[in-house]
Amino acid sequence: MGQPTTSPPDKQSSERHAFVHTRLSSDNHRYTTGRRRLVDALACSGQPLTLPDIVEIAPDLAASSVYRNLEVLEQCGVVKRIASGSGHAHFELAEPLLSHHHHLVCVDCGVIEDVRLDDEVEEVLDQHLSLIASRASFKPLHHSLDLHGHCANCDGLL
Amino acid sequence: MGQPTTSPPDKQSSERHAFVHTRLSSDNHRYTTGRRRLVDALACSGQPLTLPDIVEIAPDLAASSVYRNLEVLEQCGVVKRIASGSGHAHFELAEPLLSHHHHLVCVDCGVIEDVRLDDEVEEVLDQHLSLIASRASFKPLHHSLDLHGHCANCDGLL
DNA sequence: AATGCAAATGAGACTTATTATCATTATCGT
DNA sequence: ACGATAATGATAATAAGTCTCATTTGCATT
Repeated sequence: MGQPTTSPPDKQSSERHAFVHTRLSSDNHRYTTGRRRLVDALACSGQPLTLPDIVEIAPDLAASSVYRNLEVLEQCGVVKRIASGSGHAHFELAEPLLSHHHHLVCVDCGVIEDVRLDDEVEEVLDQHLSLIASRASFKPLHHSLDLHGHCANCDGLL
Repeated sequence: MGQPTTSPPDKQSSERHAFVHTRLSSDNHRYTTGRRRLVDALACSGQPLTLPDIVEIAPDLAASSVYRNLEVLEQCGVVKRIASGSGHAHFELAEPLLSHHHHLVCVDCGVIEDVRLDDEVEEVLDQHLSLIASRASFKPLHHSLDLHGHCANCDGLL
């Protein structure tokens, strides 16, 4: 049980909203009630959400506005998009709001769960990726590591 | 310069076709000339391709057939799909045909380049991922690790 | 080498997820 | 409170990929 990492914990609600507000205003965007509710929806659910997930949690949000706002928030570094190959994309809060983590992706039902690596492993990985990037004259921004397989729920059913 | 890994090299053409043929027939599929040309296109290009890339390389292939065949080949474990979030998905030969590797994804132009980790790092990562999966009662199939950033080409232009 | 039959093909219709449009409404600095 | 401007939401439009179905091909068996 217990945390497998010593990474900092996720931000609390007020701190989170303050952070998002800063990010948005610095790019001349407004932190409207709709955007607040969107951020709340992403924050309260522990896992990445699809558009249908979001409008189910917050039915007063218009789908077109949610898509537009996810894009704005993504550009401001508040939201991260996770491409799932087929079906809806998943969205979650970005790194400053959610500590660095990776994903368990169920190939059966598509659900995505967040997991964290031990800091030691993460560090080895980071250093090696930097080396590889420099060898290819590639300027790295961030990495993503997903484990694909059968989630506990689907594994029992199949 | 030299290989940063001791992994086995990619298969040669005849061996590759034999392998694909076996995989397809064992699932009652035929290895038609169209499928052969598709596999050749993926093999000759050193990097993952989109549908437009493929039909440009092999203009005699019908887009609908290519999509259908990519799906069949994916299910047979011959092709791997790389979801890119926006725009076209990328496709490459799967692991038995192309040795285990990861991707440098350019956030500017979308091009994807294959890279290999040192075996030592890959092993540390694999072991840790197995541990994490078992803690979540998750049955892992494979992992994907992508480094996102600016490729050498785009970095100069921006 | 011909036969038969199931699988594959290809052109285009269709679906689905997402993005653009635009008149109306809300937000924020003054 | 005011005014400029950004955001909203219903709907139209687009883009990527999937489905349909009449025709063709591949392959196992004569």
